[in-house]
Amino acid sequence: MTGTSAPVTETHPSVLWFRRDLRLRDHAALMAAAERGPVTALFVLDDELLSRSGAPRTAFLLRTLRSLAADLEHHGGGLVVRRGRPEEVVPALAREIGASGVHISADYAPYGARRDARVSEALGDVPLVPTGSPYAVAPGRILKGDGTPYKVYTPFHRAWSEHGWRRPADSDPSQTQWLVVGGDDIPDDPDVDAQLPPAGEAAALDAWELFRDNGLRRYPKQRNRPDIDETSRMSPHLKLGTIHPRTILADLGPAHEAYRRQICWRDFYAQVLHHWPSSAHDYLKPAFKHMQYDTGEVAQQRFSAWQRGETGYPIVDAGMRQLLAQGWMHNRVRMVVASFLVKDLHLEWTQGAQHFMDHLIDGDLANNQHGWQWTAGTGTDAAPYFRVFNPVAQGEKFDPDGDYVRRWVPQLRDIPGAAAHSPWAQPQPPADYPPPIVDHAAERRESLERLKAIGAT
DNA sequence: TTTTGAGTTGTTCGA
DNA sequence: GTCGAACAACTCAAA
Repeated sequence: MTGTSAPVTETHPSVLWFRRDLRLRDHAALMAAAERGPVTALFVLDDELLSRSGAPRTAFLLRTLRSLAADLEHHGGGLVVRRGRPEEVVPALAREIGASGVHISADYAPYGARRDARVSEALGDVPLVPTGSPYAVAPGRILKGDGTPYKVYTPFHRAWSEHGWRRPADSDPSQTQWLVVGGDDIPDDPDVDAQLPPAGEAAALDAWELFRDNGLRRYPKQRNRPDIDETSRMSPHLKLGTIHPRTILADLGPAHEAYRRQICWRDFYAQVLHHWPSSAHDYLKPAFKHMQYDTGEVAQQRFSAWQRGETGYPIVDAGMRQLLAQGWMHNRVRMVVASFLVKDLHLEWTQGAQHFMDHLIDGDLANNQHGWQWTAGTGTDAAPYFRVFNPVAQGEKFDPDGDYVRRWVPQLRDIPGAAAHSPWAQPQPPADYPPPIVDHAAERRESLERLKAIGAT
C-alpha cells in the first residue's frame, strides 16, 4: 500500500437521468455515476416532448421504458419515472436524495440542448455531468482544418474514419448500487394500429446479432430492395439508445464499409443540426423558400391521399401504408415517397417531414429533417435539382417482382410481376385502386420549371 | 488569396 | 436493348 490514491470512504448518491440512452450496457454516463456511489435511475415524461411524438413513437418509447424498468429491477434497482417539466422534476429528485450530481449522456439536438441548459441552471450547485453521447463521435468533435464544421458528407466521412471512436464502455449494472425512490407509473400505450417491433435493450441486441450474422454480408447488394427487406432495422433502437453505435461499429470489419457509412451519416446529420439548429425547420438553402409551392384545397387533398397511400402510384402507396402499419418504412421507399411529395405534388418538405415524425418509431429530428432536405434539394450536400425520382422506374428497379407493392397494396394482388407498378396499363385495372392523382411526367417538367425560376433570382 | 476538383441514392433522350 | 451525354450552377474542401 503506497497511499498514492486517496481512499474512498465517503460515497454520494447521484441521479442518472435517462433520455435517448435507454440501455444499461455500453453506457458511459452510467459508469460515471456508478463510480461515485449509489445511483437513482430517472426518466422524465416531458409533456412538451410527448406532445410532438405520434402515437406509434410514443408507444414504442413506453414499451422501451417498461423494458428498461424490468432490466433495472433484475439488477436490484428500478426506474423512477416522473412526469413534468425537467427543470422542475430533475432538481426536485436531486434534492430528495441529496445527489452530488446528475449524470446524463449529452443531447445535441436543439430542444434537448436548450432543456439541458435550463436544467443545469435550475440545479444550482449540483452539477449536470454529461458523459458520452448517442453518437460514435460527438457533434463538434470533427472540424475542418480551419476550425469550422463540415457541410459535405464525403470529406466528413474521411475525417470521421481517421478520427476513430472509443471502444464500447464497460458499464456493469449488476455492480451498480441502485437507489430507488417513489415515482409515477409508466402510462398505458396510446391506441396504435401499427405492428411495432420488440422494444428494449435485449431486443436491440437480438436484432443486431441477427442482422450481423445474416443480413450484413448481403447488405451492400440488397440494402435497396424493399421486397427483400434485409436492412438492419436498427434505427428505432439507435433513436432511443437501446444500443449504442459503438457497440455496432465494434462488430464491423473492413468488408462492412457500406453499413459503416450509414452509421457515419447519422453522426454527420447530427453535427449538421447541432451547428445549424434552424435547419430543423428552415430551408438550409434560403432560395427555396421563395419557390412556388401548391396550396389550397386540391393540394390538401393530394397531401391527404399521399398520407393514406392512395396516390395511384403503387410504390408510393405501399411505402405510405407500410409507414402506417409498422411505424417504419424502407429507406429506399422513403426517398421515393419524399420525392413524390416534393417534386410531383409541389408541397413543402416540412409537411412530409412532419407526417414522418408523427408515424416513424425511429423519428429522429436530425436524420428525418435532413433526409427530407436532401430529397428536396435544399439541404447540406443535397441532391441536384434535376434528380427527380420516377415512381414507376424506382419500383421496377428495386422491387423487380412487385412483391413489395403487392404486400402492402392488396388491391394489386392479381397483377403479376413488375406490371404491378403500373396498374393503369392493365387491360382491366383493379376497380378498387385509384388512378394516379397526378401525371408524373408532367409534374416532373413543372417541378424543373419552378426550380429554374428560383435559380434566376 | 486563389485555384482546382469534387459532390449518396436519377432520368431522359438520342445514337 | 444498351450506352453515354445532358441536365446548371454553386458551394465546399483543401492545396
